[in-house]
Amino acid sequence: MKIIINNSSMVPIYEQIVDQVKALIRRGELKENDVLPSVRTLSKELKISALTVKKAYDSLESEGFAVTVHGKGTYVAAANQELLLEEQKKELEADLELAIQKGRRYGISDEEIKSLFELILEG
Amino acid sequence: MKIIINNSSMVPIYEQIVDQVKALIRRGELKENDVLPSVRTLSKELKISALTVKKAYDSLESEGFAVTVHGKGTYVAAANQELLLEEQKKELEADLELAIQKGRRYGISDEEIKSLFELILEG
Amino acid sequence: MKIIINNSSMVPIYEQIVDQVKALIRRGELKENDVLPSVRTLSKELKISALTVKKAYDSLESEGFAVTVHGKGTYVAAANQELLLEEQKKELEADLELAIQKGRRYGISDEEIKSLFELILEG
Amino acid sequence: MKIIINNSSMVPIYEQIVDQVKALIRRGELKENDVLPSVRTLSKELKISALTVKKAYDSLESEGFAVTVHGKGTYVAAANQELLLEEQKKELEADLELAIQKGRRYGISDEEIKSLFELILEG
DNA sequence: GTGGTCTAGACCACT
DNA sequence: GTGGTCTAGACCACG
Repeated sequence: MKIIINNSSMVPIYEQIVDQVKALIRRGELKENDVLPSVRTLSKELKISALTVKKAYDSLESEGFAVTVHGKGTYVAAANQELLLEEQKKELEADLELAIQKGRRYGISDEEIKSLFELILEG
Repeated sequence: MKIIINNSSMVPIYEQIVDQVKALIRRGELKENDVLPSVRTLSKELKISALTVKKAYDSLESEGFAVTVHGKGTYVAAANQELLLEEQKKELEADLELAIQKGRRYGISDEEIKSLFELILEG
Repeated sequence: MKIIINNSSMVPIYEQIVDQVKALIRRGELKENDVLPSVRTLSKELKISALTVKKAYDSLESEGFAVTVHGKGTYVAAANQELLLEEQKKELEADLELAIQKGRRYGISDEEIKSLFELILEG
Repeated sequence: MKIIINNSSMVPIYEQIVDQVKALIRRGELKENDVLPSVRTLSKELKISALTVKKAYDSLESEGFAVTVHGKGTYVAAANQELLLEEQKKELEADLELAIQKGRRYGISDEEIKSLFELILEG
């Protein structure tokens, strides 16, 4: 499983894992009942703490994207693509909202924020 | 001085103060040599700890936007407004770009991202 | 790590820590990527508040002598010896300037101050 | 009475007054039983708080260089001028020695320290 | 375990 | 009155 960790990123490691597993599921590279790498295997592969991988898997499970079976492993749950899409949209929404709030705190007008956004989107 | 604190935000209170003071300076509502509210006054006004306000003022001072005189108060320093605006825009730009990239990784179309953005901006 | 705190000194505790860590780095007793004691550990060792240690580490970080990684610890930054030397020269400069100003306030002539200085330097 | 206040100096204002009054006494510009300006007069002249002048006079009195008579004013006390000069020189000497020692601890050569000193003295 | 933020209040120095 | 420092402890996020 191709997971790339960016240690210098501001994004927490466990969140990077969660995001990328979700992306793999949504792109069909991980399907229902596929087995995720064991916590220990992935932690060694990524050279991070097993606790961090565990936290990522817990997060995936609590969101309904994975199911852990004691003594067996963690499996990809029934792919609810609609759920996943909604979840991803909400995430994007939150990011955009944070950015907009910051711009407003900086005293930048909504018009300026919008034109900046469009510039980036088109660029 | 109008400072609005959002306690449920993930952004630290002291950073919210820093951001908003910078915005006030940039918009010309705070000018060189103006006195900022005393640490105690602002802390009572915002119903937060004096130390939190102090931390914000320390940050402003270390970035060159304020000057503190012992026993007298904290004053707005001569500021390079253009530089300030550029820095803030770059920060906002980076945030927006990260959000857009995440949306695209999730397979959300640019049109959808844009309409989501506009919804938030107007809402 | 040998840090000695003088509680009766006029120099703030956090500044004493900053100064001594810088000295350790410059003397090579602390090298790049070395881990500084955790905030809690050092605070217990020195019998001071954790916040005071934190303030010292924040200061070191803002000056570029340390890098903090959330959940992991605080590390000695890439040894920028030039930066350190400059910083130390500025400190010395400030001390000398204060002494000269005091001499002048005392009505001692620049010539006398200079000869006094040379006497001490040679002695 | 010529007193010059440097607001941007790190030295407290009351200490600047104390130092300069001592210098005036030592140079004979202020003699035994001369009257010092009233607290209110000097505070207006220097555009500082009367409390600050009061603190300076209190300090001079506690060191034996002035005597305050209720309802009359503050007078210059009988002073041992030679002793005063010696004390002041020793104080300056101690400050210079501390600065030099710090420079040497930092590995700065005596030549560099000396040229730094002369630069400040001339500047 | 680590650091990050915040509180409520204390004491001190300077004006 | 002002800022400067420090405490003892809380709660959270990250590994």
